[in-house]
Amino acid sequence: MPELPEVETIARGVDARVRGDSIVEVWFGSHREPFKTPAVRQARGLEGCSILSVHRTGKHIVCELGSGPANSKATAQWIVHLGMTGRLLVTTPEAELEPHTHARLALASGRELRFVDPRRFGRLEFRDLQREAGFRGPGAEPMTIGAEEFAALFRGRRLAIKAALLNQTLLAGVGNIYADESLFRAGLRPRRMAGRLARADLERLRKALREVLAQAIRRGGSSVSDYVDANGVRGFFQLEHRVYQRTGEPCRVCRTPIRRIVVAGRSTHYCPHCQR
DNA sequence: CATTTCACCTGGTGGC
DNA sequence: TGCCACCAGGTGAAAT
Repeated sequence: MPELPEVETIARGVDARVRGDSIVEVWFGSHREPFKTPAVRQARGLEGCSILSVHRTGKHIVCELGSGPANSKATAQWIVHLGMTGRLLVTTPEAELEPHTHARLALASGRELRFVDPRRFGRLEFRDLQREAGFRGPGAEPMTIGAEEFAALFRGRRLAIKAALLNQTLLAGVGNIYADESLFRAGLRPRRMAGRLARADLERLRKALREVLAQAIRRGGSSVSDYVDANGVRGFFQLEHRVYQRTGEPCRVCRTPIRRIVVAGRSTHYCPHCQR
C-alpha cells in the first residue's frame, strides 16, 4: 500500500505517540517471514530499549532506540518496511487483535505498537549499532535531491522512465501511484527511455515529483483501498489523483480518456494527449 | 552489468 | 450463492 507520503504520514503519527516510551515486552506471532533479522534475536534486542524517535527513509520506517534510560544516543534501530499491505498501529493492549498481526510491542506507557500485514510482503529488521552500520536508504531522497544529481541518475539508462522511477536504488520512496502522477504532471509518457530525456524534461519531472509528494503528505497520503495511518485515519490524496486508477475516465485537463498500459510489470496510467 | 519477468502472499471484485 | 480469473500501494531472485 504505502509509498513515500503514506510512510511519512505513518512515521510522523507513530513518532508523536511513542517517542520517549520504552519497550517492555515483545511478542512475535510467527517465526517465519517477515523477519529479516531472526525473531528471537530481534525480540531480545528490542526488549528494554527506549524509543528515541521514529522517522522515514525512502519507504522504510526507522525507530531509533536507546539502551539506557532516556539517553540521547541511539544504540540500535528497528526498521519496518510495510510491503504492500503492512500497517503499523498504536493501540491499547485490549484492542481487538486483527488477523495477520505479526508483532506486538508492549510499551511502558501501557500502549502497544502493532505490525499487521496480510500479504506478508513487509519486513522487520533489527540493527545493533555497536556492531553494524545505521540504516541508509537504498537510493536518493526524491524530496530533496538536486537537479544535477537527479539528471545523473538516468544518464545512459535504456529502460522506461516509469521503470527507472520505481527502481529504489535510484530514488527511494517512489511507487506506482506517484510514478504515474509525477509523469502526468511533467507531461511525459511512461515509456519514454530514461536516458534519452532532455535536461528540461528531467527538471520538470524532478519538480513534479517533489510537489506531488509534498501535496500528498499534506493530505495524509492516498487511501486506495484500506490504507490508514498510525491512528487508523484514512488519507485524502486519492481524490486528487489525475491518472492513477482512472482508466477510461476523462483527463482532468483535456477530457481525453485516460489509458492503461503495463510497464515494468505494473499497471500504468497516462493521458495520451497531455503526455508526450 | 543492465534490464525484464516472475514468484512471493492474501483478499476483494466482477463476470458467469 | 459459488467458482474463477484477475487485480492490488513492493521487491528481490532468476532469467535474458
